[in-house]
Amino acid sequence: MRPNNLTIYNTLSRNKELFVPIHEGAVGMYVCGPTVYGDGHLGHARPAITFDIVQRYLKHLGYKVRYVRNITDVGHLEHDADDGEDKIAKKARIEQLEPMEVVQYYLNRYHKAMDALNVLPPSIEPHASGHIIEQIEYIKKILESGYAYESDGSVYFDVPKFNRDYGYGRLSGRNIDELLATTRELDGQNEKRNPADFALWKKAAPEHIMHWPSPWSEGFPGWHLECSTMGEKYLGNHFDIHGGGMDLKFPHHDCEIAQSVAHNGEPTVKYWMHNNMITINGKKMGKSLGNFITLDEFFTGSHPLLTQAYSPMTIRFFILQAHYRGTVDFSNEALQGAEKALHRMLDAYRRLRDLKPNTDKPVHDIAAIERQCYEALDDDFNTPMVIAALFEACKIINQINDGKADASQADIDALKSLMDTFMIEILGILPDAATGLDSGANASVSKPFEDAVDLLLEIRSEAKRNKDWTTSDLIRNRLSEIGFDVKDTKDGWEWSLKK
RNA sequence: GGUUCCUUGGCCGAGUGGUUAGGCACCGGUCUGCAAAACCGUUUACAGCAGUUCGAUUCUGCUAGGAACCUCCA
Repeated sequence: MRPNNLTIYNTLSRNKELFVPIHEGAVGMYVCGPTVYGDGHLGHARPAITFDIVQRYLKHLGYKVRYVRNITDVGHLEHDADDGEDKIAKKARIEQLEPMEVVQYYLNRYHKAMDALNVLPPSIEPHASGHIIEQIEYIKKILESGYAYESDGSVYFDVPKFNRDYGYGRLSGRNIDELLATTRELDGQNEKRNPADFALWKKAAPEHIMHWPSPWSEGFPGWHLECSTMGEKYLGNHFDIHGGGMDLKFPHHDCEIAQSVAHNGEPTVKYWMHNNMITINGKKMGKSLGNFITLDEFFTGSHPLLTQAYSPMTIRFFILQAHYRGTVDFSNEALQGAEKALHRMLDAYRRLRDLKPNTDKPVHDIAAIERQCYEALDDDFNTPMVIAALFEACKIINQINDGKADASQADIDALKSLMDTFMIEILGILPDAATGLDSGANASVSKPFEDAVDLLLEIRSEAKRNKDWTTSDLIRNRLSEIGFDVKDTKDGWEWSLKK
């Protein structure tokens, strides 16, 4: 195991903190997953990839990681927590499907997109609807501790009381004292004592199609509750990392903190991590604004705003080229830049395979590049700096390949190890996947076909030796039409499938 | 209105109180039958104003512009 120098920016303290796991050698991480009522868009790829890097790096460092990412399939209301409609139920009603049919359909598609992006699956992917009993028990305990109250079959969290005792809104830096003081006039038939109170359990309206029995009513759990409940169930009442998008800080994560403190008497999470948003024309890409582009649309290029298709690896590379806490603005220009950059790196990686040493003594300081990579990752997962460092390695690879730099076997081995570790294992950039547009699956060519292409190019070389440019160009042009990129090298050729 | 944050060269995007980020694009060169790739080199920066400092893109304040959250959102 490497010496631990990893620092993580903790939203709670607004500082980078040295990462010290609660249990030596093991890390518990919970990340808010998608509400599965529509296709995943570019914004959904951000947290998935961000915490994929976290998971991969922690594992690389030698930690045993339990990564829980939930599926929200109930309780997520639209517009307003009081009278909104459940998102899943609404979709089910519109499409005349069982709610769980909607969930399964979009979940399958989500998983497929994640596979294409080479996002490793979490250790556990719990569904909110599969943990109703646990959520009911959780509510009972909060009621016992006095931080919740029942009102006409629903149960609400008592925010003013909690705020007095523990402080509410610390994560988002919100001072709700004023809010609580200035908004109390709205009485009438509102079930809530205070507008800031949030639902733990909601009594289902008669037309509501998703509901479960509980001590209070036939109903369903509140959105914030599932994460507290499932996080605690699978990771214990103290765990290391809780992640999610910045837009979830308030109210979702502040509510989670309130719930777990009311439930256990102390906070559950040690490090809160939040990824920033992806913007489009400077505005957040999101469902409510309707300005999103789905991942499938990126992969196929089927969206009016896209001038071409972008492979899943291009999307992954694009996201990793920015730090996770900064916004990333989508544009075709930026994506095309990322695509070119990715291919530059993958071309170098491919050349690495056939590099030959010409000296016995090491000439390149690859260890220095490796150090840069570790320092970058240790500095709150600075993937853009890792990529920059890897491009230094690519430059060396190309120089050796061109015969413009010497290299020993030790140099070449170090380069291989560097690229395998950081590009493939930690950044999750797959060399083969970038060539195929259809999916992230292995798009390489089988050996007999490879040999056949090589044979053609051997004939072309012969033609070139005879200065038979007609034949030479014919072969190259035809191969190009079929879908191969052919490049001449110093003493041979290299080819690849066209993007 | 409240809370938090951002503004880097043609584009994307790191980072730092004084030293080259990186990628894309552009230009010049090398290589090459041609093409592509690769390599070498050059050019374009830190929103504006004021302050702290020997020195600020980096710290402080103000101004302008923009964003996120405060309702569901990754």
